[in-house]
Amino acid sequence: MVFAQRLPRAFFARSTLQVARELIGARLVRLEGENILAGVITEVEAYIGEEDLGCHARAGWTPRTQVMYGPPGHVYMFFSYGMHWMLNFVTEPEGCPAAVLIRGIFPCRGIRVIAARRTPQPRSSWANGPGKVCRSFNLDRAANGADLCSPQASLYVEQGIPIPDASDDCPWGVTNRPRVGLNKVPEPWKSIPWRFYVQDIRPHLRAWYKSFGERDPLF
DNA sequence: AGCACGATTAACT
DNA sequence: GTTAATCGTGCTC
Repeated sequence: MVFAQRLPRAFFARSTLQVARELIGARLVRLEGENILAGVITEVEAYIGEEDLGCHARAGWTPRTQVMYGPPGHVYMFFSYGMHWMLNFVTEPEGCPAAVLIRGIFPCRGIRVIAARRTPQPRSSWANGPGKVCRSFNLDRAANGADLCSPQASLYVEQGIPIPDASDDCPWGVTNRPRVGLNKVPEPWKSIPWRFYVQDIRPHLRAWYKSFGERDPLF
């Protein structure tokens, strides 16, 4: 049996790009009363500082962005398009407003609970979008400011397995591309490749589960 | 106090 | 490929 290691505050207190890249393959865990929900993080985006015109902190300190100015390892939630909540992890040392947006997860635990919250679709589509992540894990404004690194946290991240960069030899590795949905944001922010994702997590799943001493509930 | 718009999704054609 | 749904936020008046 292998013991999962919670990612400590020092993990989040680093360069946002490094944190974002290393979050791919980590396990997001949500304790919901009797339910334990978890999944592999498969897609993220980095938003870094007031100079990044794609980042909400471009507006400076406001009631909305205050969490990003606080200590790393906390949750920044925001509301988008009038209907979707977005989950972010605060990064960098306190005072530097930056965060990683969690854009995709492959559900691995609490499958039945998550499936019930989603329309009938393949499992790979349950949480393959930032709004879907929050629907699946039942996250909204109540999670804003939560501490991922507190011992009592009901939402936290565990170390998974390292996933290599994509290459000709490894098409299922991690790719970095421009962030999604920043159509009106000026360059270079619009095209800077701060989105990280794996096209398909399934080739990694066996090793991923093994690192936790677990098996996929559906296989 | 009012307004335009968005780090999106699902259900269409 | 197109579009409606829907409301918090930041900016302007």
